[in-house]
Amino acid sequence: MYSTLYSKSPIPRNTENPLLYEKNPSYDILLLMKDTPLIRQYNEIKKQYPDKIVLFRMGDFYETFGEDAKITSKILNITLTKRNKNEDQTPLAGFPYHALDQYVPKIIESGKCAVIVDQLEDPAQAKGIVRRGVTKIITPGTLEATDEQSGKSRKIVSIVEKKGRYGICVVDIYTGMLQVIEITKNQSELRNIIVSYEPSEILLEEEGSIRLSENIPVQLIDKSISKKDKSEDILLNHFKVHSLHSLGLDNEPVKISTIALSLHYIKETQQIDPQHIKKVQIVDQKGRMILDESTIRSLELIPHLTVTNSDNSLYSIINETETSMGARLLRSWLLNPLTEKKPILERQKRVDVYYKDYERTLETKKILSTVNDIDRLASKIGLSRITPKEFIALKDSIEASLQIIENEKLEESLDKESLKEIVDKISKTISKEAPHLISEGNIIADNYNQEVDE
DNA sequence: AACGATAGGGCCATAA
DNA sequence: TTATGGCCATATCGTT
Repeated sequence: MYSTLYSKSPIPRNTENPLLYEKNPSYDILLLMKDTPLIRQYNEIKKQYPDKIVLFRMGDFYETFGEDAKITSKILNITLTKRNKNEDQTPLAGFPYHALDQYVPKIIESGKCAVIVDQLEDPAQAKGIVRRGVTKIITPGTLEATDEQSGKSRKIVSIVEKKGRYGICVVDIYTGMLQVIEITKNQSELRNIIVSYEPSEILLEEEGSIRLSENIPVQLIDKSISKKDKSEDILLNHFKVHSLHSLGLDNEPVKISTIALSLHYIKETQQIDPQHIKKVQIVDQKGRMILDESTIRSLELIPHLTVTNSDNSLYSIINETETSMGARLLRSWLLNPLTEKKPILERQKRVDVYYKDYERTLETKKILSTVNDIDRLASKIGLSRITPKEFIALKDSIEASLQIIENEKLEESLDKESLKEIVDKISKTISKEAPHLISEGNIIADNYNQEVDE
């Protein structure tokens, strides 16, 4: 079985598309020539990802071989070597596993994607060589942002063209947000929407008709995924519903295809079912303005990369947000201004309350400053990548949010009771001083389980 | 501050 | 035939 993340056609593929993120080198220089059990295992995986860097876990090291080794040694500035002093051995470059997080972003920055291959069984019990497999694929849109600045999150945008219409699906895998938009076929409007979302990565159907000229990485997805039956299956399965009606997606083939593309890609790259993506937000064009790129630029709404460090954008000037959730919200409010009177007045009314009562503003800010990125922490549960310490941070953040809701007497359509339940459950289960690493122990709270206490 | 052992896989050469 | 020791990327720790 081939991965559906790249073309099965002879490589290099789709050369007339100038946007192609990576050009595939040809097969023969990719696969390693020697024939040992390990090389066979490696080639089996490598041939599925000819255009990506395969980081192959060998004991305490992630190693790259062959062409990959030549590339990584350059972009990571590490030594290119060979297994033995023997001439004519396969090139090798590697780093210890604990340094993964510092090298992967460099790979992404250089325009490559990284395929993480881990050991899948206990080496002690393995007969022959240990079983290995892909556990994660890191791409521009799935890299966990290290720089939290300006509330910018990494978004993946997929685009499908069908029957003279464009479907656009925007996903942020670290907050679990999924939005879908459908417009009539219009290149410049498509462009404006893409730019306004600032995607880190764009997904297109393989052999599709869409041509873009933005300087944004593109991944081509197997065209079978966006076919009618397949895409409907993907949605029904993912959202665990019996009909598309309950998602508000009756008779919406364009939206469905686009969403399927995104869900499929996330599943493939994360090697996990993205359960934290729970709902589809259908964004209609009414009620919000789509600003084009030059407007955003000339109004200086948000900071953009310039040679100078001057940043006089509206966002930077009015940004008094305390949390990254707030920063994200402010950013999206600026980029997609309201157009209808009623919601505008409601928003102003709320701002006015804080404007007139500064004491109250300070108090709320103080509480908010203790709140972590709840969206992101919650998503980490969905991705099975939360640490004990983060559980505690999540609990504290929810508690603080409940405090604010109480203070402000906000009558949001929030289920406060179940939130309190979650807080209660976490504090009963996980110890207050829970460490970052599971291996450090001291995770389970006292009095939760007698056997563990002892 | 500079060095050295160490980490854990698999391959290969050499020895028993 | 099987057992053993050297090798090989870098970060981190412990010792001078």
